[in-house]
Amino acid sequence: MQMDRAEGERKDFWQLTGPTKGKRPTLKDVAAHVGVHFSTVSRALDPATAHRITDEVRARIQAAVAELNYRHNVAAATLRTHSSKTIGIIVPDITNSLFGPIIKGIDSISSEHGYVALIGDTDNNPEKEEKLISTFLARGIEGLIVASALREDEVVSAVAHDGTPIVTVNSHVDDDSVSSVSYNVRPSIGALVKHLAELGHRRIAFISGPSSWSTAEERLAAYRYWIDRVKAVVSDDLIVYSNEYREEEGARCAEELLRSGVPFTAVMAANDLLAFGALNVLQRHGLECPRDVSVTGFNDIPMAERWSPPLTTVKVDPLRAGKAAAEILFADIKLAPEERQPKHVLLPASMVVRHSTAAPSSGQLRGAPTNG
Amino acid sequence: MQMDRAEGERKDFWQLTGPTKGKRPTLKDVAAHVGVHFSTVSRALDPATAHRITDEVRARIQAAVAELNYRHNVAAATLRTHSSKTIGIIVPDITNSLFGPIIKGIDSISSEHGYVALIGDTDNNPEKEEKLISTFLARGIEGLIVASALREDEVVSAVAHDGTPIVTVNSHVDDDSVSSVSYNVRPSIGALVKHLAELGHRRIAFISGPSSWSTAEERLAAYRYWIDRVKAVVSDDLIVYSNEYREEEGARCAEELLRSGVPFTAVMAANDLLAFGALNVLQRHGLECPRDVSVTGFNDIPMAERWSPPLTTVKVDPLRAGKAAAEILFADIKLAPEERQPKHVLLPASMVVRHSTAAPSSGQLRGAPTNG
DNA sequence: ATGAAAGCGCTAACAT
DNA sequence: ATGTTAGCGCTTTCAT
Repeated sequence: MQMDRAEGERKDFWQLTGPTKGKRPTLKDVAAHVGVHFSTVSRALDPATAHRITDEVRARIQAAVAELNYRHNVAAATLRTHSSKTIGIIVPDITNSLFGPIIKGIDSISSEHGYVALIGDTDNNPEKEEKLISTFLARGIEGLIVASALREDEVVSAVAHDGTPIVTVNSHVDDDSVSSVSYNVRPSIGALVKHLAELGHRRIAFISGPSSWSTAEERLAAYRYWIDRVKAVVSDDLIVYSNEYREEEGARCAEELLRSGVPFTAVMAANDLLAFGALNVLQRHGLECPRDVSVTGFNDIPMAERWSPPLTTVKVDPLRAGKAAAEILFADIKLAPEERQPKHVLLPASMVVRHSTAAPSSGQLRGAPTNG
Repeated sequence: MQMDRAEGERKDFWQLTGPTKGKRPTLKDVAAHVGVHFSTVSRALDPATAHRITDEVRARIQAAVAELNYRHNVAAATLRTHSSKTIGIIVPDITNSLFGPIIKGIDSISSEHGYVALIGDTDNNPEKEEKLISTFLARGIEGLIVASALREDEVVSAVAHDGTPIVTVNSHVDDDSVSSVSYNVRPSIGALVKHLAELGHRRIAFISGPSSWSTAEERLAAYRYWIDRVKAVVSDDLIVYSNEYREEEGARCAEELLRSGVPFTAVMAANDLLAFGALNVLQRHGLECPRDVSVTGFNDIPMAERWSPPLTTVKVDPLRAGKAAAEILFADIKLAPEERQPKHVLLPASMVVRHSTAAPSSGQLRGAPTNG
């Protein structure tokens, strides 16, 4: 009987008592049970080396594994191999319907690779992001996907330069050594602007996101580009900045627009939530959409088509974005650090016209001061 | 200079070359840098033991940590302490707007406890659930929250009996030794039934979920209970079973109901998605809601209030459910296995009446065969 | 085909 | 207050 000497001489503080009692079985336990050396068990259990073990021995090992309910201890393997088989996912707000599909996309790819994912929600707070990244790194994640990146995100850049594969999704940092997958916004915003212009709109307001967000910056830039192209009215007075992509902020911005007195016949919002909030305020002020104002959004979240009126917006495919990000990540994980190249994929985004846009009511401009 | 003997004698297969080059610094590295023993560094870095180290030494250690960019190796600590500081979360479909808030609730509590969470999506597939649980366990999770549990979920029961704290959320298993947090459905379904009955409905159909799901079973049971109480028509012909909580299934079930020819003036669906699908089909068949049929849902997902007509349903608080589940879990994690007691919390759920319910159009019953 | 042994990076009991 | 030491459970060379 080749019982291991290390066994049975101590009671662990966390286990009840006695040898191998109340404790998870280890390789040694199954080895003892089968009567082989524990390294043999290790080999038999690793698909890459299993062929080197006699069928008969392997069968007995598998039986013992089942009987003892043995489970691989990944922490120990990680310590030994420096491979944790886990990645990290960080989102700004998991409650936002945009991120569910992104996570699902990532999850589907990473489970194909035998990886699991740690999840973290930053609540749109850069400090939480930093803390999450730091704990994730301590856990030995082999790669990181960040959906909450700011344009200047030092932590994200630091991780990239530290050699941990990282890709931003649905956003990107200015530092283009960090891989990213986002959407091709210029043409889609262009479609929106041209659609509005063809309808006859010349004074098109824009509710932007915070300029520190890449999505906000690029959507605004695209707006500016196309407004000029289309010979509509270019004016900073038509642009107002929200602090977050939330309905409340959309409402606040719409109020601000109305209060400022700038005339406008349409408002483009940097995302759907902002558009919903704006729509509410506009309606509350007696402006009917699309008769009196046209409104557009971005993302085409499920609610957009159910809103009243159904929202003209830009459709995006977050599931696919999540998959694309994960694919880039795993390609990098498999590569030696020095052969990794930053990649930037731009997924298509396409306008979907619904009922929140129409020709402006003959010549009449909105936006006379309503109070103050 | 007290360089450690173990250092500098080998090149790791995974690092580029030379001693301490290209490799993450360890406690030994910072110890060498400061000129103390690595166990001193360990103590200085652990808040629980940091007070035993001289301020001056601790300061130098912290400086070295920053300079070398040292990071705690949780895998090593886990191996040593048997505490991974991670939990697992398993959801049936992260794309469903119900689960974002649940995850956020869990995440908020677990980060308070210094824990991080692994996430897994089962796609409503019990085999995937089993696989996920198994990989999570191998990763040494200290607790598990499952939102995808079936009523008879052997794997979930097995985990519970194996001693890993586990709680089901938004669902529960029949085995009541597994802690759960779900909603108090009986009164809320009661409110719906009474509301419909007061409106004058006597033939109320029910679109159920699969009977293997606890949510489906308890909502159907509540429906049966109250239908009888309220002296409405009790008949199995009024009940139809979906295979999943999806719009398509709601549509299919509504078709089935219409095709069967049973008269009904209202349909209660086991959840909002089912209700939406049913609503669409009913409308497509020329039935106007609420004039010709009343429809109700369950969950009050964000879209419910935007649907046309806005849906009468039952409001539930998934964020709170997530928090409650996590609180139970962490209480258990802190307890010795033998003092853990299963807990079952029922969160309030309340009817919200919107515009999909009204009095039935005078005496006329729906549901004459429409085809086949 | 299998056994022996070393060591991944850490914590904690035990010295001093 | 700090140093010494012994593993945690595993993978992987090196023997046999």
